Amino acid sequence: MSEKIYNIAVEATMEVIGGKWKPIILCNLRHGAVRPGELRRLIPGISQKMLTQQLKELESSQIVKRTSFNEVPPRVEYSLSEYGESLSEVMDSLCDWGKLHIQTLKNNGKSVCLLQD
Amino acid sequence: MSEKIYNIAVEATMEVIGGKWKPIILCNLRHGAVRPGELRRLIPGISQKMLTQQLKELESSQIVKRTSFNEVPPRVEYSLSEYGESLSEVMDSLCDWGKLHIQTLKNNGKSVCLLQD
DNA sequence: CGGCATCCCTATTGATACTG
DNA sequence: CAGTATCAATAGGGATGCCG
Repeated sequence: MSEKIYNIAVEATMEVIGGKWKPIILCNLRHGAVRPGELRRLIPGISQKMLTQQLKELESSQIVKRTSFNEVPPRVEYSLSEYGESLSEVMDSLCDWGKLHIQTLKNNGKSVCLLQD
Repeated sequence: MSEKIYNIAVEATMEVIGGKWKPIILCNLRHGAVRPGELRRLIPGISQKMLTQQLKELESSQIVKRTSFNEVPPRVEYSLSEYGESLSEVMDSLCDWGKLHIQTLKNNGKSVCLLQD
């Protein structure tokens, strides 16, 4: 089997949390387990397909944990794994800088708006 | 003109530093100004077009500064702007977690290799 | 409700060749 | 050396319908 080669460490990070939806999903899981339906409401614009797909990828990276309850109607919850918790500093800094950046844009007269947080 | 709406702060961050190449470029600019040719050597796999394009986007986000010297042959340097320096904690945490992740993969018997750092 | 499969489209990317 | 233009290939993503 061929060896996976990273030229620089940040590549490995982006491979796991990169992409359009993963950082947003991870932010929304930081305060506890959430059901898929709830995630769809929390993340305007995401489709069923993308949500499921991205969650599966995060699950296979061991970042996210899927819990299925045998109930009717079926219930599923997603939450950060213990390993996923190791990303909290990363997510914090990403969120913090985002807030700084939005403020900077406003100070420069840009018309910007932040709904959550 | 329409207002830009972010649902969550991390979206604003990813809009600026997201994508396949931007985090790698920014990492390589953290220790001072670098010429485009040097960047191409530091970033295996990137094309001329992608490098120029991503640098222009980072420049228009005020993250990166372009300096042109009137010499023959022409010389250009890219470096982090003062505003770009505000990303250093973000980049640090991204790099640090990448190293942790690569080590974790190794500990799990995966065949992984990190060239730089 | 949560997940999967299919079709389809467009935005991103890469290869190549060319200009100042 | 730095940057541009063009075209072709691809991956990412949306809409829909079906299944447990």
